[in-house]
Amino acid sequence: MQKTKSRIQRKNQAAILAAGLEVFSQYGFRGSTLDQIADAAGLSKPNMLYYFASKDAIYMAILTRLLGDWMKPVYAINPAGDPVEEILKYSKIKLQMSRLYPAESRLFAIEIIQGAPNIIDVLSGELHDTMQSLAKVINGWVKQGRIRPVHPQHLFFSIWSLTQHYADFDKQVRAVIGDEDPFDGAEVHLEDMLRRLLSPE
Amino acid sequence: MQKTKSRIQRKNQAAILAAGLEVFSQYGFRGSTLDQIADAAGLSKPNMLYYFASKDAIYMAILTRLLGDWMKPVYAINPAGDPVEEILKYSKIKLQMSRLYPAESRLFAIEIIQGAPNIIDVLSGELHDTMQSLAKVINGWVKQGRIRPVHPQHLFFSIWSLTQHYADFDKQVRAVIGDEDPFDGAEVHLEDMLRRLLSPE
DNA sequence: AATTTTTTTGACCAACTGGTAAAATGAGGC
DNA sequence: GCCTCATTTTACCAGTTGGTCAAAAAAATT
Repeated sequence: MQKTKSRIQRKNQAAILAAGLEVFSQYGFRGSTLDQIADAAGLSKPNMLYYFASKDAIYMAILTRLLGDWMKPVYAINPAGDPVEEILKYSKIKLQMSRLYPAESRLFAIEIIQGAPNIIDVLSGELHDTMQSLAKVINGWVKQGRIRPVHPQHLFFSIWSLTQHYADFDKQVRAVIGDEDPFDGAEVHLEDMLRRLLSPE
Repeated sequence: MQKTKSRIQRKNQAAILAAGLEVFSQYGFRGSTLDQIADAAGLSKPNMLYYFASKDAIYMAILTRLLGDWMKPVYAINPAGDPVEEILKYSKIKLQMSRLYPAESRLFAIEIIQGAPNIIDVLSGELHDTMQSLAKVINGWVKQGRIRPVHPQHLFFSIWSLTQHYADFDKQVRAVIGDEDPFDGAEVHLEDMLRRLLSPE
């Protein structure tokens, strides 16, 4: 039971997690093989299994880190801030995450599409509760007349789905719009849509 | 080379396609096995391969049918109709498809997330062209002042992403909102959002 | 330099994978 | 009832899969 990891340990574990993210996000858990991940990590398969006990262990390590990153921006929403600007700030962070970390977004998507077998407790526990209290904040803003009446949860579904769409459906998005970078237009459209939806009068 | 399929053929092929849809939409192509599909179809594996030459053949048959169903509503948009109502009509059809055929939506999503290896030509061919001419229609409506200025492609990304979200991320959606049916709230929210986004003044 | 500990390798395995071949069974037309 | 053709089953196979084990090679410690 050592707590101080050696340089080699840190380097190899990081390589494995990065490789696993790439592979799992492309083929899902069952469609990915340890050989693929080991190759991508530049290690032999037994060597990789020296750092993680099993395929499951690699997957769960990646997924756990992912979930934390995904939840963090939600907590950064400030109930005391300006409603429209807070929601816009959050949305733009999400869009940036899609732009910078598309593999993370895709892995998350595949996990949920396939029934979220490994994270269903987090979803109906921590996420549910967090969204519950966030809904109260939103409803408070509505009552104060600071934003138009919206269903808080469905509002966030709009934000999540659209921002993640640019990462998850990247291939389709680029096929449809051609050469130009999707994210510039995406940000303009996202802001326009949310301002129209939320701004009072 | 027979063109008239027997009753048994029709029944078994339909069973295989239905079973394949369920399995592929849950595990993706590489994560699904012929045994799983055969089990779900109520056939033995060799028996199944008597109707479809290979795993690929089953997958492609399903995917092809899917693509057709997915594209059809786009063609039903009437350039001579009322702009907001036409777009709303289309959006509601898409939402209904998510509600009634979630497995189809999920399979489509997995295929694209994993790089759309089998349908990339359709996306950058037929879909691209269709969206190109649809964009002209939308831009025409904008110029006539019948809807607010919007980026046509990003408008449709919003519609696609949100409607499919309710099928693909069903587990997350239900975890967040609890017991109530998501689709009722979804339709209200979708209509509200699009009307705000599109309605002039 | 010797020793201990960590890291890496190569050889291996049982279970599962997509797919095949041939024989057995079934159904419909005569 | 017989024949033909469509359908189904049984037995099988070669390649891949997640994972193990003991030995070898590197590092770190003394």
